[in-house]
Amino acid sequence: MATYLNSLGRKSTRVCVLGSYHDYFDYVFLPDVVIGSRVIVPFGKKTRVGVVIGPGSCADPKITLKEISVVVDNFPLIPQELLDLCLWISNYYQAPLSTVLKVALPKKYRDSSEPLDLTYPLADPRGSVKQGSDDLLTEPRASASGAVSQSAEVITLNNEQSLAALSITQALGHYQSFLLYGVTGSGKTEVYFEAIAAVIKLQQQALVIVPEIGLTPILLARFKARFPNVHIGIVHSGISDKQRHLIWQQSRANQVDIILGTRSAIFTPLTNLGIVIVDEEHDLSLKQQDNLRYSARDVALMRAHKAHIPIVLGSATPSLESLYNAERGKHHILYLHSKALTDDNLQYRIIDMQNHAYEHGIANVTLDIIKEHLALKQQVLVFINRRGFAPVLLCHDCGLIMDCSACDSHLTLHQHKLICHHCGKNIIKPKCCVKCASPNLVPVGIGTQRVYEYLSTVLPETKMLRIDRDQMQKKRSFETFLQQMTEGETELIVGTQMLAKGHHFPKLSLVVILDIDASLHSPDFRALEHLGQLITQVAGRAGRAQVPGQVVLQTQTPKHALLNILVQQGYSALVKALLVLRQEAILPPFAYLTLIRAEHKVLAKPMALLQIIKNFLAEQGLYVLGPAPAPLARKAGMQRLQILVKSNDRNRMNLALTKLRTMLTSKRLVSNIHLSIDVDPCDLS
DNA sequence: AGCACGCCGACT
DNA sequence: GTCGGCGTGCTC
Repeated sequence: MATYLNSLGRKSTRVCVLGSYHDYFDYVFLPDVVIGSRVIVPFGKKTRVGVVIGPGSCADPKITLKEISVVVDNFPLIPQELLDLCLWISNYYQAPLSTVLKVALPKKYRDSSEPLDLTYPLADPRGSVKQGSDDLLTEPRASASGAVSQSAEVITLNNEQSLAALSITQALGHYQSFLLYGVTGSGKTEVYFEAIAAVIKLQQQALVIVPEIGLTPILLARFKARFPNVHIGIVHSGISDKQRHLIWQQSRANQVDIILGTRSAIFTPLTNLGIVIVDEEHDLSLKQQDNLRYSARDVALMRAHKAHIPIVLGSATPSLESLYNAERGKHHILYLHSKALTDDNLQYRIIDMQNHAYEHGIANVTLDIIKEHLALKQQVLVFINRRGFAPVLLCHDCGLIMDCSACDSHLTLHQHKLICHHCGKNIIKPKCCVKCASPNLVPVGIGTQRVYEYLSTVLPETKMLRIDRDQMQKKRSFETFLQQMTEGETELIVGTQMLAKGHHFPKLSLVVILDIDASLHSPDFRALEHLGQLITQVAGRAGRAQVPGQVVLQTQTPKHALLNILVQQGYSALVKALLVLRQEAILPPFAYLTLIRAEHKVLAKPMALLQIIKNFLAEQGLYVLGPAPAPLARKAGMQRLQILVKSNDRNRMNLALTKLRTMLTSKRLVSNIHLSIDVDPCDLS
C-alpha cells in the first residue's frame, strides 16, 4: 500500500484532483477538513473537484501551496474503507489515484461546475437512516429485518445447497473466500439467496457482481421475487448517469440492502457490507480492458478482505486461478452437482472436417444432425465467434486480399460493406478487384451472416434468428429475441458468444460450435481454458430438454488431446491437464504477469522506450520477454510493441513497477508515446 | 486529460 | 510583418 504521508516539509492538505492523472497535489493545510470529502481547488488556470486523501507534507520549497477554494462536504463522501480500496487499486494496477476515483465516483461528482448538494443525508454509525430527505428513495422500503421472513418464493434447497449455504453463513463476520463450483442448473443462485437473507437479517448489505447486463434483467426478477420488501439497487452500463448517481447516494446513506451490478458496482459505497458475491467469476468481462485495467473479481476479494467479510466466487467453469487457489487452501471450495444434467442426457460429438464435405462452413453431417433435432420440435443453437459475412474477401484472379489501410488486419465482409473490426473503418464493397479489376471476388471463411444465409436456404421452413452485435444495434431489444426463443417461437439461432450464458431455453437440445480451431491453436496460453469454459457453458444450455442434449464441435484436428480430455472427462479434467502445462511453462497461476505496451506512429520510439523499460525491470530481478510486435502490430495507424514481464513474486513485481513509473516520470521518457501497463493481463492480444 | 507556451509555414 | 500548426511540458 502506498503511503503518501511524509514527515518532511510543510504540513499540507493532500488532495486527489479529479481529471489530473496524478495521485495527489498538496494545498495549504486546512485543519478541519474530513478525509474522503470533496473540495474545489484551483488547478492550473481552472478549478477542479478533488477528494481529500489525508494530511500531507510538501518537501519542495519551490512549490507555493495554493488554498482550497471550497469545502464541499462535511463528511467523507467516499468512506474511508472505500478510499483505502482505491489506494490499493492505484498501487496494484499502477494507475494514478485520480483515474481510480474517476471510475469509483458517479460522473456528477467530477464536475466542479455542477451545482453542489450540501444537504446530504448522513448515515449514523449504527446503519439506520436519519430521515428528512425521503425524496431520495425511489420506492418505499419496509424494515429490512422484517422483510426476510416473508419472502414470496418458497424454495427448498437440496442437501448440497443447504450445506454450501451453511458454510457461508457460518463465515459471516470474518474474511473467508469460497469457490462455489456448481455446474449449470445446479442452483447457485439459491445458495446466494440464503447467504444474502442471513446478511440482511443482520441489517447488513450484500454486494453481487455479475459479468454482463444481458444477465441482469432475468437475475433481477429472481432477486425481486425472493426479496420483495428489500431495496435492491441495480448498477450497469445501461442505466442513466442520474439513476447511477441516485443509487450511489442511497447506498452511501445506508438505504440500500442489495446491490446487483456489473464490475464497476464493486465501488458502491456500502459501509455496512456483510457479503460479496461474484457470479461467473471466470468471465472475462469482469476484467476492464480500457482506461483503468482492473479485475473486478480480484478487487472484490480485496474488498471483502479489508471489510472482514466472506466472499463467494461462483461458476460452473471456474478459472484456473481460482481452482488453483482452492487447491492450495486459499479458497474454501463448495461443490454443487446438477439435478437435471447427467452424463446420460448430454452427448458430445466431434466432426472431423478433413473427412466430411461441407458448405459455407457447415458439414453435411452437422446439417443432418440439425435436421434431426428440428424434426423432434427441439431448438438449435449455432455458434460462430465471428460476426459479418466472411472474414476475408479475396480476388480469385490476382490473389489480392482486401486489407485495412490503418491496421495489420483483413477487412471483414458484411452485407454491402467491408469493415475493419479493429478500428471501425469501413468502405462500400467493391464490385471488382482494386488491383487487377477482376470481378471474381470470393469471400473466404465464415461469419454469422453467411451461416445464417446458408441455413435459411437449406432450411426454408425453419424460424430462424441471428444474434450478434451488428444485429443488436438495429433492433435494440435483446430481450425480445430471447423471449421469442424462450417461448419456443424461434427454432434456430445463429449467433456469437453473446448468447452463451445465463439463458434458459427449455426446448434447446442441440448446440453446434463452428470454427473452434482458432482457439485450439491460438498462441494465447489462455485460449484453451476459455474454449473449455465456452464449450462447457453452452453444453449446459443443451442438456435440459426432454430429448438427450447434444453438442457438436467441428474441427480440422479431431484428435487434439486436450479437446478430447474435455469431451470425454469434463471440465475438471481439462483444468488438471492445463495446470500441469502451466506449471511446466511457469505461467499463471504459477507466475505473475504484466503486459507493457507502447504505441507510436514511428516504430523506433516505442522500441527504444520498451528497451529502456526492459533493462530497468531486468535489473530489479524480473524476467522480461520482448520487445515484440503486439498481436495487432499496427492498429489505427499506430505501431504497437509490447514486453511481457514475469515474476514468481507478486510483491517484487509490484515494487519494481512502482519504481519504474517513478523513473519514467522523473526522466520524462514517455512524452508522446502511448504507454499502457496491464497487471495480470487476461488476454495477450 | 486539458491547456499554455513555443518555434516554423502561408496569408491580409 | 502576423495567424496558427500541433510538439512538449506542467498542473500543488
